[in-house]
Amino acid sequence: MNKSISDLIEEFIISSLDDDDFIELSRNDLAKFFACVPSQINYVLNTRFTPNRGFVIESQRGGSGYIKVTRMQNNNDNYLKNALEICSEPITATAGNQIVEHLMSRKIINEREAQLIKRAISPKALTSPINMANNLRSNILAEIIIELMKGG
Amino acid sequence: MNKSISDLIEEFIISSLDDDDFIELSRNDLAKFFACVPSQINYVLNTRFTPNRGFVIESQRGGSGYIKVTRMQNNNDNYLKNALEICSEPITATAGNQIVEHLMSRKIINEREAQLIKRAISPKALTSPINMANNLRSNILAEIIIELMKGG
DNA sequence: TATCAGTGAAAGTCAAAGATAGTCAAACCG
DNA sequence: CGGTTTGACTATCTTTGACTTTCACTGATA
Repeated sequence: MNKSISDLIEEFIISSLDDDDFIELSRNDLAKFFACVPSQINYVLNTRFTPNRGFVIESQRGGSGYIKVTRMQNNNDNYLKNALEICSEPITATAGNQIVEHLMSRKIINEREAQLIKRAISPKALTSPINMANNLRSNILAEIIIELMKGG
Repeated sequence: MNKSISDLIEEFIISSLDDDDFIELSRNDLAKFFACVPSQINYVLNTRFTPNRGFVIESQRGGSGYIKVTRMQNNNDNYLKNALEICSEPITATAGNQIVEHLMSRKIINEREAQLIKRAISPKALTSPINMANNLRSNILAEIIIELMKGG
C-alpha cells in the first residue's frame, strides 16, 4: 500500500503513544520532520485523532505552545460511546438528566458530580435568546457555585 | 513540556508562597534572576496572579519600592460568594478557568470536578451563534463525556 | 526647623515584535 | 468524487523595550 504523509504522521503519533497515555508535540517541529506544512498536522489530528476513535486533543498557542494528544482510557465503555452518540443531536433537559442518571447508576460519576452536571445543563443555566458564550458561561458557573454552596 | 520563562517565574512565586501567605519581591532583582526584562514580571503577575485565582498584588514605586503578592485568606463560604458575585457578569473562558482553579486550590472541588467544569464552560462547548438551549446542552454534555472517557 | 525642588531608583503601561497553533478554502491526485 | 496537500490569513500567548509615574532621599532656603 502506498502510504500518504498523513498516514505516516498518524503512525508516528500512535507509536509515540505506546509508552505513555499522552504526548506533547510541537506542531512546527513535527511538520518540519515530515517536510509538510504545519496545517497538515491539524488535518491528521482532525481526521484521525477524534474522540470517536478514542483520542483527545488539547493545545496552547504562543511561545512554548504545544499540542497534547491523549488516548482515552474509557472509550470502550459502550454506555459512554452511546451517550456521546446521542449527544451529537440536540437534547432536551429531561433527556439530558436521564443520561446523567444513567452515568451515575453505572458508577461512572458519583452523585455530587451528577448534581454539578445537571446544574450545568439546566434550563436556567442555558437561557439564551440571542446572546453569547460569555453570558452562558457565567450562568453555568453561577449554577455550579450555587450547588457547591448547598454543600453537595 | 517546554516551559516558558513566564511559567518558571510563576512557579518560583508560587513556591515562595508555600510558607507564608505573602511575599515581597523586588521586580528588578527577580527580572535579573530570570534574565528577562522587568516588565515581564508584570506580565506574569497580571496573567497568573489575578484576584480570580485568589491573589492580591500591592506595590510601591520609587526608592525602596517592592511588589507584594498575597494569597487571599478567607473561608470557603466567602470564596464561593465572591465567585458567585463575579459570575453576575459575563465571563471570558480564561477568567472562568481561573475561578475553577481557585476553587480547586481551595479544595472546594477536586481535580476531576475541575476538569469537568472546565469542559462545561469551554469555548468549544459553548459555540452559539444564535442557537438554543438544546444544542448548547448537548455540546456541554458531549464535552463532559469526553472528559470522562479520558479516565480522569 | 520646616519646607521645597531636584535627583535617582524603583515600579507601571502599552504597543510592537516574536512564536506558536487554528481555520478554511483552493488545488491536487488517485 | 473523496481524501490529501498547500498556503494565506487569523488567533493567541510571550517577550521586549521605550516611555511614564511614583517615591524616598538630600540639600538648599526661608
